[in-house]
Amino acid sequence: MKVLPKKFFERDPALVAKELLGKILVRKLNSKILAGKIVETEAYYGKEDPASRASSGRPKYCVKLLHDDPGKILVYMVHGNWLFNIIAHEKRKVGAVLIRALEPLRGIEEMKKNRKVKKIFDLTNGPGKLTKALKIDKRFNGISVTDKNGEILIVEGKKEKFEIASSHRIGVTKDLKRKLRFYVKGNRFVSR
DNA sequence: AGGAAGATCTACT
DNA sequence: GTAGATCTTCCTA
Repeated sequence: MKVLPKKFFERDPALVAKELLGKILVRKLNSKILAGKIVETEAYYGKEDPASRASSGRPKYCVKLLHDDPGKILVYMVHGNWLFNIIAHEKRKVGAVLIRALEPLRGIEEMKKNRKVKKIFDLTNGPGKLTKALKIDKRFNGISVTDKNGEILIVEGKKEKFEIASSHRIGVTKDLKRKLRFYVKGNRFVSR
């Protein structure tokens, strides 16, 4: 299992979001390992992006972390759900990638317990759901996913072919014109 | 104190 | 499929 290097995240958020599809998100929980394939992401920019947490009226730690080093985790609460982001941007720019959906691979029973649902398709097919399934919350703010010994990291997935589709972002009141949501076409774990 | 926020659950047309 | 209540911080007044 190869952990993604920090360099991976030092690029344009939209590019990182796209390439994150098919990668594996690993969550170490005590001795157990929960893992899922990333099947849906969204890119967010700095204050020029009205939906970004860098725009005014957002929690200040969000603003701070968005300017921070790529590869760090940003978690923040909205509508009673924790949303899991990874900082990603070119040098001296601002941005992040939101992980919207996973396809569960390991520790599925554990995820079911955390989510209290039976259907596997309801486990991680939404940003608020996957954080519950993986027990991710505010504590992880500022921790880097490129740290091998960390509790959360991202590794290379299998080499497989899949089609990437894009659309406008979901739930955003003021979106940009660009399509910044990316997902694996035909995958059942993609939300909606 | 008030309100808004990258959502989710439930209960229906 | 859509509609509404409810969700938990954090910002601004």
